[in-house]
Amino acid sequence: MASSIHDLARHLNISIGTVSRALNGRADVNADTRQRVLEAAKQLNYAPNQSGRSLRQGATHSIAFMLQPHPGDQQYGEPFFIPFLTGLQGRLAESGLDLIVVMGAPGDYQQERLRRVVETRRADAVVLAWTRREDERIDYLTERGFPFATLGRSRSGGKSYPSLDLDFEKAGSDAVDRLVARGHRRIAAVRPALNLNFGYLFLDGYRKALKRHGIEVDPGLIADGFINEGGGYQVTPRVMLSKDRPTAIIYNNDAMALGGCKALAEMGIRPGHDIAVTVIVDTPLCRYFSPALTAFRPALQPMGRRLAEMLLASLPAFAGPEGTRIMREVWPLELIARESD
Amino acid sequence: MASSIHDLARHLNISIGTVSRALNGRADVNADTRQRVLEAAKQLNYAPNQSGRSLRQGATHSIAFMLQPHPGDQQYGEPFFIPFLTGLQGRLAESGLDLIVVMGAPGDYQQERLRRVVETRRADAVVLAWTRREDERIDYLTERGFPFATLGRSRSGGKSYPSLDLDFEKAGSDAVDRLVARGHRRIAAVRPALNLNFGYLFLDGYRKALKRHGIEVDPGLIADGFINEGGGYQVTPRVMLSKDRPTAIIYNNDAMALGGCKALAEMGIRPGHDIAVTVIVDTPLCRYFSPALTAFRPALQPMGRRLAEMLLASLPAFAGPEGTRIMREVWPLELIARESD
DNA sequence: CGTTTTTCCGTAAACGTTTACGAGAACACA
DNA sequence: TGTGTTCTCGTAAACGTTTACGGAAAAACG
Repeated sequence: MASSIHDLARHLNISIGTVSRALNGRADVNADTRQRVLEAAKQLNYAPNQSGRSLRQGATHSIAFMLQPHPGDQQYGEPFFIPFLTGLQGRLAESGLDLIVVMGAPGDYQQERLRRVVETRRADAVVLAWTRREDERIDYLTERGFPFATLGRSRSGGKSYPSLDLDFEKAGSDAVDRLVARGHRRIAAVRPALNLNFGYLFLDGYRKALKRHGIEVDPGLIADGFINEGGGYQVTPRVMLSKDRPTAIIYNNDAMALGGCKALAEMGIRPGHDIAVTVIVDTPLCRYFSPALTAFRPALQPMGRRLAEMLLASLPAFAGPEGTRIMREVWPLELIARESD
Repeated sequence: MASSIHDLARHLNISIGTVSRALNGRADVNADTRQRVLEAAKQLNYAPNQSGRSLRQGATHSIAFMLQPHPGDQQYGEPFFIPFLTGLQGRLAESGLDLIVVMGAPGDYQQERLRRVVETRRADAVVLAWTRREDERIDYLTERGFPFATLGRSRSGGKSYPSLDLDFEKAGSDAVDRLVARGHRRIAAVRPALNLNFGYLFLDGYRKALKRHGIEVDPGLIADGFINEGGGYQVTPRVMLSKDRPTAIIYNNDAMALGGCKALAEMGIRPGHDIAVTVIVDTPLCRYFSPALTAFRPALQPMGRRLAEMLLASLPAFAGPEGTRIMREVWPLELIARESD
């Protein structure tokens, strides 16, 4: 059905080798011949079969991003990633690479799907997100020597891969600084219960800042919950019922903050009036919520671009100068002051 | 590096043909041999090279979904699609197919990327969304005989492909009915300016319902704008400054509604008090906005599952009974009454 | 025991590319 | 004219699978 390089060769009365060389811009082909080949290719709208290409070259020319909805709130999903993916894909396309997003079922852990992608060689490299503190996937990939990059840090795998993360520690610290400056001293922290790495970073920043201000860290004001609305809803009363009620809460996730605000509302506590609410990692929901939530915003699209660059630099086929191989960057979050604190 | 079927064969001292047959569950292989092969495969963690497989079989075992962020609001993206994709991927996985999401740059039209996917045979079929009234992509695919299914209807391509759509006409009509029942007679409609098909369906329903209620359709109350916040913001004053000001607005898109509400706020008009606002196609943003927006909600995840089934039925390799080949379904939208009307 | 059937497996071709190798022709140079 | 160089192209192997075909051995049957 679809035209192959043989059709093209037959049509032009030359060998498939020459056709291939002409198409791939190799030097040892006559200018006229190349011209004729290019025209014929356009005319028969020939495009090289990707499977054949990959098989021969041992490279798929595509990068996989593993995407997986959180369990729980089905309606919500991951608006967070779209701008990131846009940046990622933009940069990859410039180097002739396709981005394929591999969807997983919500909830089931990515390990199996990742193995499939890697072992069936569906992609030349993968990009991981939601890195955990100890991350099985990272161990697997490093052990297997498969190229990858991560959005987020991890303790796993040493420093052998490019990674780009947000400065959750500084955000946690800044959030506390701001609240203290506004007179708060009882400040709660709510973070996801999975051992997602950013939860730890956030809490570190939170703790250090409190200490810096001479405020004792009260374990009763720290809570972990499911990383979705339900989690925030469930866990918020726990910190609010602490014997000395907090006057501020920092949520380490937008969905948890929204669920938390629902719980607060049911307790008759109004964010922005009776309590200060700050959320780390802004999403459009924070902006539109009422009251609009003060939040820390990442530059997702540039981050996507940058991580693509870092990944490319780590791939032999695209590698730049030796020194630029492995990179790790931590990007700031920008405070967007709104109404909730 | 990665183990091939040859390694496996050598390791077991049998031929690669037998290994392949054992792995693929063919009948003509001894039970013991199969067992040994399976074990060895697990042990050497062998997985068939996807490129080799595809090349030989002429099938990639993967379905592509073309995803493309809208231009404009970078922070927003497409939370709409995630639940849909979850359903789609779930059903496809059950038939051993992978879902790959092919990202495009925001703004640039999908046609080129689609050609790439099709002509390089990266997928066995594609799923299209954001169908337009006349859709170049659909023409291309039908002409080329490439299997596909669409989320949304179109005038293009006849009835030769499976499609699943939401009943925007009924939603538009229901929205009007509800507003009329609540005493409104000056009802505006705002929809996207691109010739996205659902915009037409919505407007049809809107017009018919008005006529049914004996209300004249006022062109001054109908406006098209960019399908993002900016579009809603820009276009809302136009209908509000109509000589006989509307008392209700129906937005055909959530982002446009949010932008519209911003414009209304700047004019000192409060949704839910001074004007009724309804939006067609609910998203989480509608729920969290203040006032919470009355909206029509789709069952995205089941729709994803269903469209996968319809697509599978249209693929020769998976086809069920002859009669079930081509299907077209229109699903209802559920009214979620909130505070804005 | 001879014949037929069944079971199981090896051989080799094919899918569509890319690329190392070599060879003929044209050219340059002395 | 002889020799070396440069251009250009064809040949064929290789990538990792699947599968049609045939054949040897085993089983079934008379």
